[in-house]
Amino acid sequence: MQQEAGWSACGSVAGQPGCLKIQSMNMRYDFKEIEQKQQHFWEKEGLFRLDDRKASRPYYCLEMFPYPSGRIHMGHVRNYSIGDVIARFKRMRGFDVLHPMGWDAFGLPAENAAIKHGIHPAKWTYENIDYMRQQLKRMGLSYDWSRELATCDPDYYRWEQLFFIEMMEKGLVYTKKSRVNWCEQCQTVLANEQVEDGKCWRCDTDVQERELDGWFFRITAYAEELLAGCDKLKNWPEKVLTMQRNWIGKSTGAEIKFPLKGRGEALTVFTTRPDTLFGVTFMSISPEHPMALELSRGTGQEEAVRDFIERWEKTLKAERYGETEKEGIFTGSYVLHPVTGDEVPVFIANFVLMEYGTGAVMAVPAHDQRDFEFARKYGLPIRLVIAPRDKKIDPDAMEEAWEGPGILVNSGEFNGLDNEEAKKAIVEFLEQQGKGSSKVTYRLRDWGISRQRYWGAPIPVIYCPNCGAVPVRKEDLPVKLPAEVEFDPKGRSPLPELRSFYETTCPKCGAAARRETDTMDTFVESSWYFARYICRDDDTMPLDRERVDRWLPVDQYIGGIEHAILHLLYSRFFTKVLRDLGYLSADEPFDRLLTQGMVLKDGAKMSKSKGNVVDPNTMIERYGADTVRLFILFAAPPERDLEWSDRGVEGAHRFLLKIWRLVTDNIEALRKSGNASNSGMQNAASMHPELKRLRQKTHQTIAKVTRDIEERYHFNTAISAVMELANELSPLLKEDSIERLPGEGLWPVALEAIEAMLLLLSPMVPHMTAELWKMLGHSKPLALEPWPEADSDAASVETVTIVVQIKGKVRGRIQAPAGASQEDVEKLAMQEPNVQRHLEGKGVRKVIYIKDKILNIVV
RNA sequence: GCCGAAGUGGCGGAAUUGGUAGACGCGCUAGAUUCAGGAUCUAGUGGGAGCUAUUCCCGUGGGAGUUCGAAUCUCCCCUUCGGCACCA
Repeated sequence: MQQEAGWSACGSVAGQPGCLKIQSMNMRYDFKEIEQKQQHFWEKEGLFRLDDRKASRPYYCLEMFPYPSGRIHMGHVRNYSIGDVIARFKRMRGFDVLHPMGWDAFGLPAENAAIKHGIHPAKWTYENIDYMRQQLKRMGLSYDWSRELATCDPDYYRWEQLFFIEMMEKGLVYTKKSRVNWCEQCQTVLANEQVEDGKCWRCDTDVQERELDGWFFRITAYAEELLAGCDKLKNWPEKVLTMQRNWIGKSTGAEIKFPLKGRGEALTVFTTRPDTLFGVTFMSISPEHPMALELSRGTGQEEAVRDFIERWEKTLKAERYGETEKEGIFTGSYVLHPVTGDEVPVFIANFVLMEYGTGAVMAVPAHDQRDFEFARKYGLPIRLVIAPRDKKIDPDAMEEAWEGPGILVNSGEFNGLDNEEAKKAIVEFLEQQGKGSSKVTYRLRDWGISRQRYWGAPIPVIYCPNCGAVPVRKEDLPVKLPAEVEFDPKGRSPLPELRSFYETTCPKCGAAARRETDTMDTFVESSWYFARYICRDDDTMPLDRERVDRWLPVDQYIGGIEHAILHLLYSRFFTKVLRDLGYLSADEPFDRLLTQGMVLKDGAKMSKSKGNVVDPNTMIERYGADTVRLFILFAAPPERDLEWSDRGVEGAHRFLLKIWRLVTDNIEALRKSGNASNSGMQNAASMHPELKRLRQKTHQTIAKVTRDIEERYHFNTAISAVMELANELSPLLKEDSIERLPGEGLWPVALEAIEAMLLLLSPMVPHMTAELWKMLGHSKPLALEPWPEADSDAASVETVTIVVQIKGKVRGRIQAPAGASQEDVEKLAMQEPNVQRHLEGKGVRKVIYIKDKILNIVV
């Protein structure tokens, strides 16, 4: 299918940068052959297949599964390279690693492709999957492919439909008519989380509002738990947690009732500042407030209010909020202040949101900047009730609201209270009077999951004229998405026109009924796939609790920051729902989260429109998967953005060539030494100092790489440590060194260094290291070898360099035996001419000695 | 406006607990090899000064401070990126 052309580029174009396949004396580094051979071997042996039931040390390593858009991009390469290092490393550390891969296969692009090119979404999707699977395999990723899943498979979404029905039974799903975000381009509803700056997250179209019936997941029922859970996610980036906390947006305050003058009803407001109750001089309600128009009836303001609301409704959502000027109109009605009984005019104001709180706000212009601006514009009174402690405010001369703390004034019996205490006191007072109560509000809205599109999981509901919305019977699941459909060029879903699909009978009463033709938001599928991998082979139930509990939460989850809210919040919610439905025990889906940075080119995110896309295929073809993996891991630590550099890739390739030659050029001697086993290693005392130094470096490197991978995921420094070891080793294997150093002493030490390098690099550069490992005579595959242990004796040094400072400035370096006493070091330091010079004629006031590191003399 | 992350050579980045700033790589310079280019190997590579020495000064966005010692800690400021944002 796609992109076959241009695949056989390397080798043919002489002088092209990157054609670095250099003939070494003995063996060429033919990465293509090596990589294919190793991949074939891994697959044949089932090296990465996991029997989850037999695992004694479970470790679940997971990367966010891709949308099968057609081909992988560098972001995928980075994501999966990082994940693969962790998976391979943990495997070598003795863990039973679950490392699956699958496809987030429902979604709009498939449907749009169908409309544009006349290919069925299913065909388009599965062909893309086939191609991308082959691309991932070409990268040498250690997945257990037997667990592969695609969310558009009825065997997957049938379970989701089951969850939906069970959530309905629990009251966690409901339907309502509501004002929703509508994208005309995508012809569908968007969740709040999918609207960015009033625009569609996918296509950037201005979002409109529509009144529509839709299904909602009651995520707000878990708002408090989702928020509290953030504090327990110790291994998540602070950034992601902050974003989630902001999104949930908890605020604590009070609801207060203001009786409407001349009516029985009251207007209820939500406020976080009940302490400013006596400063209320007017009320502001949203233009969407159900009483907005009603309040103006018979007041003479009715027409003006109607005009205002109509004008407001025509404004696009994107333009409505932000830095627009505050505007409003008097409704003609008044409420009565719950304590003073004063008459307070009610205004409609363009900045009051219906979705938040009660859609009505008590306005305190002295202590809220928005109310202040509004009051100034419409000449409304400003009443100061919080007096700051350290300055005097003249209410008539105020230029902005005072939003800080202070002492209550003009507040009747509450005068003199600290404003924080007053919050409690006033709420208590209102509660006693039945005029208000404390209240917690969240910004989080329920998750609208209905989508008016075809390529998604059908919502398992039937509308009966007698019984209303009735869930499909569980034994009738799955509700399969029909394959034979005609696509509308504008993108409207074909399902509402497809009689064979929507015509059905009521599961309750048997009457003729209509099936729901909306499909579920694709984020529903990605909210639980990580659990399904665990029992992918079980077609009798969605989740086998015993198996799932063994593996969840995922030990390490890796993906892009762009999912900080959407996918990660939904998955957390779904995990809690599945727990409450009895499917699993975990409270949270992901224990550790690593959010990798973007891959940039020329300082910008790669995109077709900018023309700065680097295609993974081209790179893998030219340099090999090992090189591409190595570069992408070496160029930056994982959480940071990474600047793609063709030169850098060549550097990575050169390093691999160097390792290749280090082994193949000396293969005879190394093999011989390997056969002789450890007996060849001389004891430390008699070892040549250069060899002793190499051994030290080898073991120091093992320790450093282990720390860098295990504790910090800083693969860049891990790789540079191995490079240092290679730099130390390679001069010793030059002809003159080999002659100079005693051969029977050299080779065992060199072999030890080389084997350490291969083991340490193997999670990052799995193919070449495995090939060389075999070449050295090992019969066990490298991927199954245990991770090396650093020998701390071998790594320790006998002499150390101690920096001598005078008043904090470096004035000399001395060699001293490790662990030397301060006295001895001082004596040595005093012999240094440069140190003597700087001490001349000055009295020593103080000496600070940090063992084996620094001697600082203060004069 | 609020919240978060970051700012280190020509570039990507390192410095793990306050202890030699610039590891490693890229690039660059010189030399070796080569018909040449490429590749490879060797040496050098923060800036400046200089009695050329195991030398001195400056240097981690800017300014102050704590400390024997600060890229690292504290305060103020600047810049960049990301998120939220008329949330009452």
